[in-house]
Amino acid sequence: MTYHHGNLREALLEAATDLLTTEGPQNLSLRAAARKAGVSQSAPYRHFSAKGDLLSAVGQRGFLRLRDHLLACLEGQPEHRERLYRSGAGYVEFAEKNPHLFRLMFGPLMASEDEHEGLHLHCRECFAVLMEVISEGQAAGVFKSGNTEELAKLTWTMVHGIAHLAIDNQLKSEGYGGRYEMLRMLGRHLVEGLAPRHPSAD
Amino acid sequence: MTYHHGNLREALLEAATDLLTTEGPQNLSLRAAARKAGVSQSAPYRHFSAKGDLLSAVGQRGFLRLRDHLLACLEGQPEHRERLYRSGAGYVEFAEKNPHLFRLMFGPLMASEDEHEGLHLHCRECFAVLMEVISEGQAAGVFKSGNTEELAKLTWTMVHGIAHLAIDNQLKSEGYGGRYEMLRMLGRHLVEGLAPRHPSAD
DNA sequence: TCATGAAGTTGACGGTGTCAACATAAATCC
DNA sequence: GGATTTATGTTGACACCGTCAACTTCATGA
Repeated sequence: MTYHHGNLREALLEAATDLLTTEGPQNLSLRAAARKAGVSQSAPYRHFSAKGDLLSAVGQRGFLRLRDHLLACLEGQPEHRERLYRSGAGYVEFAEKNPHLFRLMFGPLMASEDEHEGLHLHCRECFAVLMEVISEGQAAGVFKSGNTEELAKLTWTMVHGIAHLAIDNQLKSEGYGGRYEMLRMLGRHLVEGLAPRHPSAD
Repeated sequence: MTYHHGNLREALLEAATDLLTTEGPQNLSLRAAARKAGVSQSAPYRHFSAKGDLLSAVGQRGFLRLRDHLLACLEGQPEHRERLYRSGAGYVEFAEKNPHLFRLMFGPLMASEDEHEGLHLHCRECFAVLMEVISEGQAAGVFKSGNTEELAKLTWTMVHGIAHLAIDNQLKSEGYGGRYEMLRMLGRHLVEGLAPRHPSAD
């Protein structure tokens, strides 16, 4: 091996993401990531100013993946109500498949306002997907008109709540898949709420 | 000072809670809590089997406080829709006033199913408050009848989503207090959704 | 009175984030 | 092309952390 790794930043991000999903956040250490990348303990500092920087970068990658997943869920689906439902389901699905990553993305890093600004930016790119779904639905007259951002945020909070409670194992009710039952129910409520005043026959 | 502290468990819980709210979770260490309680580094192990145990206990206390806060918000308010709104607002308010604690309560500790079972129990006690608000409203005919638990969970996910996004600084929209505007909007949607089929004049 | 057990201490272990000092490779300039 | 500079790794150290084994103190009750 050469003295210089050549692509250490990427390798560290991958190692950290891997450690996060397999070992959990408790065992995700800078040193472990460095070991996994086959590099010394302080090499990461050439690419990240602190551990939080690495974590933030991992989170940003998470948002990219989330956005891609959402877009994939929408692909080939023209019906607006269905698009809204699918983006919500995709969101929850992502959280359930990557609970540690999801918690990192919306974790304490987010709270520190100015630091880790990149996280907020990438987060908004995911939000933008939802915004567009709703905006298109409004344009088509399927969703009621009005402040698109507000409607999108309303939807977001609901879906986000489901996702969060789902990964906290707080949603399994009587037995049959609580979260998706939940989602469908919420979908009904939401779509009713989003429908224009004189709803077309369903 | 006596050799025996006398009330160390409580002192540690208080110290840990204090450190959590003032210094954040990053700087909340077992040793720091022990120092703050004026006791040696390994004294905590006489009362908690591991750090996670302390954190879990702190979280459980958090749920107790949340429940008390919710009940206080409801006090003296007989109108059912208003009760629902207030419990939601109280929930968000609690999260905003204690963001670190809130994240701890619903954090990775929750994810580990069987361990920290106490957390889930105390969590359900908070949920029970919401359940009762809705159940009473149903009995009075203000909310539509049906599976109370499902309706309560629906409400919970919405409020939880708002709370979480609020402490992630993700909800401030155009300028005027995003989260409460949000809550009021959500309240409208929700109450509309919860109303019986033939709503009484408002 | 004195054994016993609960509660707290000391000292140690390996792990961690971070930094200063050093080493190496690659890129740039004469 | 050779010298210098700059980016990228390494080593060693520091203080802190969670945890444990071994020890000490003190209250209790037979």
